[in-house]
Amino acid sequence: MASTIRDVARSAGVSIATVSRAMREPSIVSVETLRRVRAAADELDYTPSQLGRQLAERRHGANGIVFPDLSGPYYGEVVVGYEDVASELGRAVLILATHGRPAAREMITRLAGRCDGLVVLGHTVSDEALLELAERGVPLVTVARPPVAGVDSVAAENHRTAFALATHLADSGARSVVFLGNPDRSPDVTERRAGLFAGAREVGLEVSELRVETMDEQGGAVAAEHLCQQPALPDAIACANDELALGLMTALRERGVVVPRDVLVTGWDDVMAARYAELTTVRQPLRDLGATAARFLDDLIAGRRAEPRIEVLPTELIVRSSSSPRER
Amino acid sequence: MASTIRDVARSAGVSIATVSRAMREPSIVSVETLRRVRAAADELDYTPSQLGRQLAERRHGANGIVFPDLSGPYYGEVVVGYEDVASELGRAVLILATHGRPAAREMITRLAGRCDGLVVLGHTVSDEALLELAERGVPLVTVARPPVAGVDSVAAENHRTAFALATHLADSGARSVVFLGNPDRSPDVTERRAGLFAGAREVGLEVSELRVETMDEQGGAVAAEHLCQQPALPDAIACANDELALGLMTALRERGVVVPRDVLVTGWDDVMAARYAELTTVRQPLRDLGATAARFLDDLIAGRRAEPRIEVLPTELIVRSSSSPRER
DNA sequence: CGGCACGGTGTAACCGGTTTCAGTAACCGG
DNA sequence: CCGGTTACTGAAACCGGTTACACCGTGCCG
Repeated sequence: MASTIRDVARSAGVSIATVSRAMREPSIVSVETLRRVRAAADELDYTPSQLGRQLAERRHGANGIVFPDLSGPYYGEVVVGYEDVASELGRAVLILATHGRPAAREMITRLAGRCDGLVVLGHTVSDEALLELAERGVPLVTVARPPVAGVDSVAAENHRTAFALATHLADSGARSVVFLGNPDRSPDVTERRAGLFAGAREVGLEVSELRVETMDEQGGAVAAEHLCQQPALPDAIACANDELALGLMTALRERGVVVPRDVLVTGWDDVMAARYAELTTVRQPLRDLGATAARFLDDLIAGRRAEPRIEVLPTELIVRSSSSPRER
Repeated sequence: MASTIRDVARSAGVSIATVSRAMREPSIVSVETLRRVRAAADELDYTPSQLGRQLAERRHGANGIVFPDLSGPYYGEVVVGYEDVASELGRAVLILATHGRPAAREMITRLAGRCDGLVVLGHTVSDEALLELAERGVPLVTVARPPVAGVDSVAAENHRTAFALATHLADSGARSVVFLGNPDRSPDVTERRAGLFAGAREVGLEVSELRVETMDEQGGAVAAEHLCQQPALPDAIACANDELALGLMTALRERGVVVPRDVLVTGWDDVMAARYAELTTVRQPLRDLGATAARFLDDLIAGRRAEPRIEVLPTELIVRSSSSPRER
């Protein structure tokens, strides 16, 4: 059994208050007392119990972060950016992956009981659940989901870059484009879709939509099959994320469709595989998203902020050969 | 301010002991009392403080996991496999990324004070530090690092599959192979190297080694430059991980070297990009590593195990065109 | 020389739960 | 009608820290 503050106090011949003071603010005890307490603490190799401390201070010294998954390359980067800043600020980081489970709400509530505040990423839990937490006074920051009233939010730019993407496709010779994705799966997707549609309309690009069940490589393959059964392919396919685009391109190739000759393809996220597949895509400042969220949360916890903040970080169109200009 | 057990007790006209019992074991209080306590708890919307509970029960109900980073595709998967099982078991998960920081040791010690046990991945902290924790009675499981005396360990098979990889390369017509990696960076790499060397010797493959500073795409590019300056390329290059191999292949291509015609290349990990680059590699059961570690740790914490266990999960050679047989 | 400020310390009341132990009332069999 | 279970409940001790407050001695000032 580890030794407690009372053991140290007894052994040093002082009161527990003095031990506590010696541990947390050495300058306010006399040098002689400090020496004795230090010696006793070393002797018993005493480490203050985090639990005792947390209870007395009424704070956990920990932040939570909630995300749907960690499989893709996406959330891992955000989490690492977050962890980096949080641990810099001396706080522990609790994680929770919801995996689209319906029990997510209770899991998050439980998590909230273990930390001083939390960051919620993407498609994990309802706005309603977040509002309830906010109402209970839990400091909250959302990342990559549309702002919830009164809650701090950090996101990557979607609309404008999707708009630019439409322009780029038109410049590359496309006359028609299909947006591939599932807007129900994530609010980001909804924004990308809206941006693309707006841009397409602006430059006179014919635009339509194809919904997929899953936003992974499998979904891309299914879409490829569907598109190949149509009388004609569109000029371009703008996918809601890279995994879709990669699965789509692989399946198209197997059917003899050559990208970009027969159809232009774009993704979103700039995952590592996109470089190797020469996929045009959009890069997001993933670590920055996490880091910014961590700083926002810290401000909230410390009570340094009243007005809710909304931050949108810029994204960047990365043009590769999957969308290079078509010959007429 | 949230309400406490005493508020509920007062409002329900019972003692705090009864409230506690009603919350955790409803069957042992009378139906009438239960009803009153429930009503009061609802009314005040009372949630038992995790901190109070933890202090009284002398357990955190949380596990820690320590890893070097989360950037690559590697650790993210392990962490997610771990989180999945741990949260299934009703425990919270604390993460800590060391990023090769020298302060890692203190960070881990602090982390250990906030949880009931921890899992340590790969190249994060010295064996000595782990032994000290183990001695202090912290339940410990290591993943992907060589077993430390008395500590549970889970790892993926390296030696045998690396041996098989050497055989495969010889079968594909290679007469010489270079192992590319940095054995100091990770114990896994050391084992892969040893397995490859053993296999190469067995099948009469000439084998040598090229060390790189960093085990990422950049490192692969540097290696490509170095190799191209030699009088002749080896027949095959076995890289310690996929990122190295991918960087290497890209840089080789830029120099007009064609894979697999001019040289065979293999990686290790089977990251997503490896599929798109048609890279021969070795797949590891990443989620299983995490999940197994979580179960081991749970057994340790529950005191169900005395003898330290060492588990080695099988890996699988994935042959793609980057190592397909050369024509003579 | 009296009073005051101040550095240093101890006592005890918290923080919010769990759990032991003892006590009471209802119920049972003899 | 009595002794012994049985079912429930409450008082109080505990988990391991922090901190408000009181206290004491010393040095300084008027």
